Amino acid sequence: MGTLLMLQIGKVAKQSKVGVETVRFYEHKGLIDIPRRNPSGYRQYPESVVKQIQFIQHAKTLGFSLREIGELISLKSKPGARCSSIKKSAIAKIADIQEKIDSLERMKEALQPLIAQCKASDPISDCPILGALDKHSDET
Amino acid sequence: MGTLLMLQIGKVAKQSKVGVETVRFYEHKGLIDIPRRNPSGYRQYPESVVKQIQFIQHAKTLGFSLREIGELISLKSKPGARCSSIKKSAIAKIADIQEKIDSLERMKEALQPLIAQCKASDPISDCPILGALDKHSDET
DNA sequence: CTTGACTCTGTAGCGCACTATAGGGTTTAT
DNA sequence: ATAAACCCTATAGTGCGCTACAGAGTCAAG
Repeated sequence: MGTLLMLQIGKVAKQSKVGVETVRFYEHKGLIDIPRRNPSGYRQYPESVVKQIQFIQHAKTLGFSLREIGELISLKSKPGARCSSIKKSAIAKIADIQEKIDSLERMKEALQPLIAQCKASDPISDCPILGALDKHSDET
Repeated sequence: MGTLLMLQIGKVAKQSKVGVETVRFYEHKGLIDIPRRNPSGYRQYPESVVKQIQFIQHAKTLGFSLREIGELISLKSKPGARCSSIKKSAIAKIADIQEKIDSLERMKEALQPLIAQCKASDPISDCPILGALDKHSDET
């Protein structure tokens, strides 16, 4: 255990594939452990911080915000915690994602028939897309 | 034609269901006509501005950003323009929307099996959701 | 003549997730 | 000794679409 290998922020950034500012930013946001400093004030990271940053990146690809990732992390390290709290977040996140999908689908469905109606060579005054935008589009 | 009825910004805001600051904000962004001013500097709007604001709101519900709405408006008033330019924007917007939907679907698909695997009463150290976040999730 | 409701300008703040800049200090190689 | 490559802090800027001031002027009613 206890490797003494300490990384400077540049190496951490490179290994985690993020910028150095991002590492400092995550520290500021409380998403990674606060590192020790060497005598001249340089951050000295254990290798484990790379995994912490990758955790953040993975969670982001699943749609979690940094705020939510912070919550996941604190749940993670709460002693004796059960999965239920994490599961709850995940279920809420799915609902969240679904809501966004639904909203985007509605936009798509509204736009598609207008495109179908629109003949490219028509003068713009007859454009069904602009027409729909000008009128109340209370009907689907 | 030419009604002399002029509206102050408060009336315009109320009729358009937006805040007065939003009206000024849209003016600043070049999305509505710049109104005349009365001798004391108050904005005097023709009724048509309400339709302009509603155009903006409708375009927003279809997913267009204010920047894009600005483009639609300038296309709209370009003399002799054809529908093709508008149609092009609309098609690009659909592609845009579809991309967002796909990305959200991928998130959902990644999250769902993890939730299914997760037993709420398990200790958090065995949580498949956190496990997936810790590992490289290069597989689907 | 004062009160209240309206209007004006200009600037700053919000939340998000960084990104960049200014103005320094440190370490390593030559 | 000096230059390159790294590190530090603190602050400001990005884009989005507003929203909220501060501090002032205007207008109609009572």
